[in-house]
Amino acid sequence: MSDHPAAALDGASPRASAASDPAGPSLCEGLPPLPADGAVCARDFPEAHTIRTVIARLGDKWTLLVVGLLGDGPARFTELQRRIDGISHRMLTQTLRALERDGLVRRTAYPEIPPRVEYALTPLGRSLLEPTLALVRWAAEHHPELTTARDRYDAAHPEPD
Amino acid sequence: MSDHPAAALDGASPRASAASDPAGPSLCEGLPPLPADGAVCARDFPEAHTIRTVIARLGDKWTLLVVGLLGDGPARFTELQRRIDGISHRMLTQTLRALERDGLVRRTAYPEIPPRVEYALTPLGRSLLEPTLALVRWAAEHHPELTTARDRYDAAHPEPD
DNA sequence: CTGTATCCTTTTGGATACTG
DNA sequence: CAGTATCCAAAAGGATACAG
Repeated sequence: MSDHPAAALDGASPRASAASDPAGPSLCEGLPPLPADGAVCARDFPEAHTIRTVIARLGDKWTLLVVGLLGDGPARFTELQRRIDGISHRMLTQTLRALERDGLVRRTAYPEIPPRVEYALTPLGRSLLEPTLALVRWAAEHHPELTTARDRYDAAHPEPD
Repeated sequence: MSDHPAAALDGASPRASAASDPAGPSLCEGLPPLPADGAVCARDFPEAHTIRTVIARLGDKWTLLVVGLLGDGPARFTELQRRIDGISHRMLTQTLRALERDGLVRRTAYPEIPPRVEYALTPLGRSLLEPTLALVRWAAEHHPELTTARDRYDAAHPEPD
């Protein structure tokens, strides 16, 4: 699991893309020149594995919600469970373990009875907060459009009974 | 599936949070005042459903890669399949359908023989590109740290044989 | 309170064959 | 070339019981 570190995506050496340039640098910037066969970018998509590793961590059902909540400050296990509607005991544990393993969350257990455990974002975890919140903001802003589009699509594509 | 539109997360009326304030506005900004029992924010996390809807779309195995590639310009089915290493025919179809349904991708079929179909991001899809790329950039930048943390954790927590 | 283990259901996704 | 349908294996995730 040792890809190239931070190759590409870093800025510098932009290349004209086939379409408009809406969000600044593309996914593929900084890659070696293309074989000039008209392909736009990223033949074999070297960052794909890196991206998928991260997305796999972030993209599960609960991770982003946990990170988002911890962004407001440290919290205990039960506190998190109470706030995240519908999460099961097992999934919260599992999510927190994975985040801890990846160095995004720090777990602090106080040797008391009954036990008390606090979870908090690490600096690395906090650095994730920014792109996460950007996505959350996008979600909040555009959710109505998604719903509308969905309804329209479903109306136009009735499933054959 | 009709939540409140863009409630919260919009800026204005910040509230002191229990910890530092790393990434600007928190997940919970703009919510009605808390019951003052020491809780930090977002009792029942009303955005949770909205967030999960979006995360569910973005968080699957291939969506972000497809969106990222389409960010470089329109592409045909086979082109996408060739570029995204490991994606199956079925999954690419399914991913594109879901994106089309949500209004993020526009599908254009040319009535030729053999058939030619082009996929392109809609304006809404392009608006997603920005937060997406932010996340991708984060992934590229911090992947090494994740790997390191992971190795360290695994070394410290040998699984019981 | 926090965490682990077990069981079982649902979902995801790959392989493949077939259609226009 | 693009798309659909079927079948099947693997993974995710919920419920529950139990332990420190």
